[in-house]
Amino acid sequence: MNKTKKTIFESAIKVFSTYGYSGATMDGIAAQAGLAKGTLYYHFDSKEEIFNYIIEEGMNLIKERIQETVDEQSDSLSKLKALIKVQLNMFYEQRDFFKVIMSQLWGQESRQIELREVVNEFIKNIEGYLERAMNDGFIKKGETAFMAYTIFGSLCSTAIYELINEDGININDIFENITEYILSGIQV
Amino acid sequence: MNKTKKTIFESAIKVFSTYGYSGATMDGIAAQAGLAKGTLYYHFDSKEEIFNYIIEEGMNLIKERIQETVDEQSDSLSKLKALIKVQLNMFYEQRDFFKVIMSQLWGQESRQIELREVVNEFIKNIEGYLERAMNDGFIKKGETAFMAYTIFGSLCSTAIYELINEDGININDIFENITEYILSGIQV
Amino acid sequence: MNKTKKTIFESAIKVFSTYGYSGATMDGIAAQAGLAKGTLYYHFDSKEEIFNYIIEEGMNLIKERIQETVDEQSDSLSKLKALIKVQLNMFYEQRDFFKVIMSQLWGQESRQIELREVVNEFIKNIEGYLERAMNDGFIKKGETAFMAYTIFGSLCSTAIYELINEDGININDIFENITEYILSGIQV
Amino acid sequence: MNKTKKTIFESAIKVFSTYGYSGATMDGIAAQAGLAKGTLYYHFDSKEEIFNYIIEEGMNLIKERIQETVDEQSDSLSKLKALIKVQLNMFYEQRDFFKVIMSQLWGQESRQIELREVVNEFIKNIEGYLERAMNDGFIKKGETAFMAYTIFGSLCSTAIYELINEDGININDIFENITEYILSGIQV
DNA sequence: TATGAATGAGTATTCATTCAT
DNA sequence: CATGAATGAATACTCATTCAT
Repeated sequence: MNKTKKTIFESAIKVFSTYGYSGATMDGIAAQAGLAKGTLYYHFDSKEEIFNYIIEEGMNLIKERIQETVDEQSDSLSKLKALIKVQLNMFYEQRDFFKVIMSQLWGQESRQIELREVVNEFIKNIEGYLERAMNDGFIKKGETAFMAYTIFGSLCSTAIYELINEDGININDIFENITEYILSGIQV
Repeated sequence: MNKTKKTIFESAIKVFSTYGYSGATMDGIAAQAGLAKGTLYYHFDSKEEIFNYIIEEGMNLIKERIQETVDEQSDSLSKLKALIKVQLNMFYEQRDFFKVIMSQLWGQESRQIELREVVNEFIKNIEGYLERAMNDGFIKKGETAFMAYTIFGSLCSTAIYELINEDGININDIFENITEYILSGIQV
Repeated sequence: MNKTKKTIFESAIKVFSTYGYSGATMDGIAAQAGLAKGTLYYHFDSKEEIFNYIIEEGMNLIKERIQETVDEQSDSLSKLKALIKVQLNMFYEQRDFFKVIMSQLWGQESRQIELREVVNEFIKNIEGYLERAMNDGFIKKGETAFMAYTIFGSLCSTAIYELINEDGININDIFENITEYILSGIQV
Repeated sequence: MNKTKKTIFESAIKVFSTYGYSGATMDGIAAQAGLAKGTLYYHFDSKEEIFNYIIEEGMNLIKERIQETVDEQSDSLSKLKALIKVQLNMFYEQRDFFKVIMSQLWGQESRQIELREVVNEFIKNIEGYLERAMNDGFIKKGETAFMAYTIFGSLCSTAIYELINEDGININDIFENITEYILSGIQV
């Protein structure tokens, strides 16, 4: 990813996260990047291609970092806990990127259907760790799929919490609590 | 809400949920409603006003139904369980409406900032039930705000699960599992 | 002219004078008249027909009043002076009507070309009085047509003066001066 | 003013003078200019901005030319006569521009109120020359404001004369007569 | 006579995309 | 590599007109 392309990558995330895909304009992305509109088209064929590039590169960055962190752990429960934590961390660091994903997850346009497939694979990866932890007896027998979605859902709740309570939040506090609720629930 | 306005209400939810706010067109909403475009503007001043109307009316319908169901329960834990269940039910029934909310929750446009305020109030209501259950010793001492967001996050995970695995899902199964994970967590 | 039609007549003058012909809306005229839009179409076939009705009726009212006043005078110079004065008076009283005429005098649409014909006839009438005064030796030999337009031009200058200096004008003062300048010029 | 902007300037004057401000369409202006509609919006933010640009630039062109000509004269009466003449000439040359002004002078929309301010300043400039000529004893003692409006009114009468009698007019003839009537009146 | 909901052609404006430089 | 002027299809919105009541 060369310098200009990286500038576009970051600017596009900013603009897509602020206005959504349809609400974002090539003019807006160019302005945010401090580039002429024509330059966007020198590096990308279309708005859709910029979007796809963002999703692909953004997910790769996050997946790599998650993988690295999880690999540092040895047993399957530690891996799972590390996964939950680093995932929350990554998406918090890449808040704008996560907002792009969340806003584009819901429609029926091809871009959105493809995005859901990407997210599905991401969740399937979580599920893998859950299965190993289940086999090792660390977590309850049950539908790992639901559990995986619960973990992914915790990303959503964290993101929405952060979005609504923009000021004065302690992100580590949130991480601790969310992890606790996922693992042990809220009931006494 | 008169007949025509109701038709527009329902059609707009359908179209907004399929294309998002910016991606939705007044032509599209009119076609879905089987009305002329001018008729939309006879009943609403703008696209934005249709959106606001949908959010307000849609949330009211859901809040009323949740209230009724919760009121049928006597103790605070039962109320909380009923809340989680009916909430999942309502948003599942009103899937398209929920998609509109979820897709519009993330940006910085005034419409979206206002929507977050609406959602915030909705979550504050959940928090109220959690506080009573906590005082009655049914749930762990802790930050009720985080718990409330966790419960709201379960709506997201359910919705995403349903969206990605469109075919062959058993919604009651999901409800049972999600409720269980919220209350008791996934760990043994 | 029955009551409703008169209400529409007056409201339309008000609205046309404020927004011009194209800028005026049937909604606006109806609102000004305190009537439903459909009622306008009960009395008139179209917006254009309202406009034509206004011009015709409005000009007739003014022409009648001018005629009456001029007829009271005996010699041709007195008639001419009376004409100038009553004309200024009438158009001042019917300011909004005059604004409609002035704003619609300039384009190439059929409505405007027809309006110019109406104004032309009005000016031709002035010219008639000028010719008689010229034959009686009261005014200079020369092109009565130009003189007639000069007199009509004084209506414009008065109207523009009144429009720009809305507050604190003494209309009789203006009348005296304008009449003097038409007859004797500004030079010593 | 670059080439494209000048093309738009001239085309817009043509179209506004033919249909008025509200009656003019961006499509029409674009067609007249031989440009795509988008090009208009590349150079101007809105129809209103094109209008404002026309008024400002058009008045500047005319004011400059008037100034140059008046400056060539030495005494205040010659300056006044030159003013009347060059003014008639300029507005005759820029007939379409003058029609735009005249048609937009009458309403209560902000564009029109601002236009009246522009015209007011133009007339104030005429008044300045009248005051000097009055102080030098060339013209009657009296309200220079009324006189200035009378001179401006002569532009209107000339324009209307030219508009109604489109064929076979001798513009120099008109100029001579109008100037004579302004200075010496029509009376013997 | 009067109404006002419904219509759809028309209009201002937007914006992804192209292309000559 | 980068630009920005130009494009035109698409879109939000307007408004004269119709019509059932």
